[in-house]
This record gives sequence, structure tokens and C-alpha cells, in this order.
Amino acid sequence: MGRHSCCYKQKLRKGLWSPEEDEKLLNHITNYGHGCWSSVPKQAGLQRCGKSCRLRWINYLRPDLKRGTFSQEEENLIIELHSVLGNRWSQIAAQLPGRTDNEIKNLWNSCLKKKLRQKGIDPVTHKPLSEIENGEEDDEKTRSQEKVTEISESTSKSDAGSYEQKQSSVVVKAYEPEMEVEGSCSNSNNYLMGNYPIQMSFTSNDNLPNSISNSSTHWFDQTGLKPFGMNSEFTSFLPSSFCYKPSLVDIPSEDVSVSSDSFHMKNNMLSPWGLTDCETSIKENQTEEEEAKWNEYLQNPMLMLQNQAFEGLCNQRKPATNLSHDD
DNA sequence: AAATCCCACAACCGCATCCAA
DNA sequence: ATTGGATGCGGTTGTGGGATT
Repeated sequence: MGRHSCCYKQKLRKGLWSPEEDEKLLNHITNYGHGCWSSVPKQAGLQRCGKSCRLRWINYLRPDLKRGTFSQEEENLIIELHSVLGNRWSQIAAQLPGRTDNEIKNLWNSCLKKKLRQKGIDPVTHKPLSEIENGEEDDEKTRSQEKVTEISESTSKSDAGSYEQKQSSVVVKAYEPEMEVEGSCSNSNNYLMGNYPIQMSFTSNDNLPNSISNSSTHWFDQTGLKPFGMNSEFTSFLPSSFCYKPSLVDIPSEDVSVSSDSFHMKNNMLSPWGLTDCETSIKENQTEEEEAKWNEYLQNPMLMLQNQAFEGLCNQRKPATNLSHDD
């Protein structure tokens, strides 16, 4: 027998929505908002449960829905995000404006899984099917680097009419706190440290706001879309999705110093805290830090892709504990 | 033309989590 | 600390329409 659903208990309607029901729900929410979903059906004059109304609104009636078929770029992004997030459909949907988790889940189950298999890729692990069959060990380093390459390629090829055309190059860096920093170098270094800011630099100022100068670096929040300090001039031109090429940003060694629990930025470098000379602590509690980082990854899966690649690159370096500016 | 199959999409179900009482 | 309602999420099923036999 099992549990009775709320609709059964209350003898409410189930199944497909009629245009009249849609109109009632749409009118009600347009006029009054949804508020408490459980009270919506009564207020809107619907013989439905609140859960059903919520779902109908989210998946069909919401005015900001994109509808229509998924573009190739959207499909690529879903595949990339799925490789990081797995079946966390709502989080994947959060990266695709106008798309719902249900829509993406359906697309995945009906189409993308099949496409991946046809390409010889296992849709669960995102590894080559042959590799799984042979039980081969992964080369994390190689895969991570390949992943960034793939993203770079897909973003550079994609959406040629919009953001990518305006930007000749955008580079991004996410900092990794517990990563050891390679010391002593006279030239520029790829430092891997810190965890919150993403740094982007622009190598062309074509179509960029005046505040973003050629070859300058700028700090953004974890989404990569909102600058620290909220400057509307920035947000107005930024892409609505991940339309930039992730790669490492070089920071001149004289601009930063690092100790075991903090890093220090000098020489008028732009920082996310709006200070030119600032210092921040790195949390000592590893468990909390890992948890926080995982939450961060969930909010911005691109960070994980980047960090996977960075870890791969970092593993190729010699470990070092001190940073010297002398060499 | 009818039956069957396949597919995409919509909706339901059950569980987890949150939060206020 | 417990409880129960509200909400969110992911897995699964149902439905309708087009393609195929």
C-alpha cells in the first residue's frame, strides 16, 4: 500500500495541468507572489497540493525560463559540470540561467548519456570506456590538464558572436591555500595559495570599461562574475556564464610574500579586500577548511576544475617551504 | 490505417533538510 | 531535545506525439 501522497489524502487533482489551472496559478503568483506554497492552491482556487504548484511554477510558468532546445555550448557545460558535481542537478542548473534542474536531468538521461557513450566515454565516471574495461589507473595530472585544455577550447570556439569576440584574452586564477609555494625566482611565478578570490587579467581593453586597463589584474568573487567592491561598470560587461579561458596568472614575486599561515600582498597590487597592502590568515583547521572548500566548489564548480589542473601542475614542481625574493 | 515502439518532457514520489514551535 | 510542517532535491514513472513497422 505504501504512504498516501498529500494529493490522495486531500482528494486533490494530479497529472497534467490544464491551461485554466496554469492561468490561475500564474495570475495568483504574479499578483501576490507565492509566499507559503502550501497556501497557494487555496488562495489561487486550485485543487492541487502546494508541492505540485511549486513544481509547475519552477519548471514551466516562471517568466525567466529560457525554453527551447539546448545549445551545443550548454550541453558542453552540462557535461563538464556533471563530471565535477555528478547528479547534483539543481547545482548544475544554477550555472545555466533559464534552465531548470528537471530539464537538465531529462536532457542528461535521454540524450547526453547516450552521446557520451557513443564517444566512448562512461557517463558516470567520465572516463574512457576502454580505460574502465581495462581497469587502468588514472593519471590525474594529465586528466586535469586535459580538462582545462578542453574548457579553453570549448569556450574559445563557443558563442563567437558574444563575449569571446569582444575579449581577446581573459585569464583566471583561483588560489589554493595549503599548496606549497615554490620559492626563489627572479622572474614571475605562478603562485598557488589563498582560497577565496579569483583573479582575472585582461590582455586587451577592446570594448572593456575604462576601469579595466590593458594587462591589469582584477579580483572577483567565487562566481567569477562579481568583482569585489561591486562596480556596476564591471558587472555590465561580464559574461552570464563561464565564457573565459581559465589559466594561470603570473604574479611578480616582489608583489607577494608568503608564510606558513598567511600571505602578504605588496607594491600596490589590487586585492580583494580593497587594500593595496594587506594580509590574510589561512585557516588552520584542515577539516573545516576542506569542508569550506567543498562548499565553495559546489557553488562554483569551475574552481574545482581549475584547482585540479593546478594541483597537477604543482605536483610537477619541486616542493619548497620558503619564498625568497633574492634570486 | 492500425499497432507498436521510441523519445522527450512533465509530473509524482519519497527522502532529506531546515526551521519554528 | 523533540516534533511536525514546509521546502528542496533526485530518482522514477506517466503521458503524448512522432516515427516505424
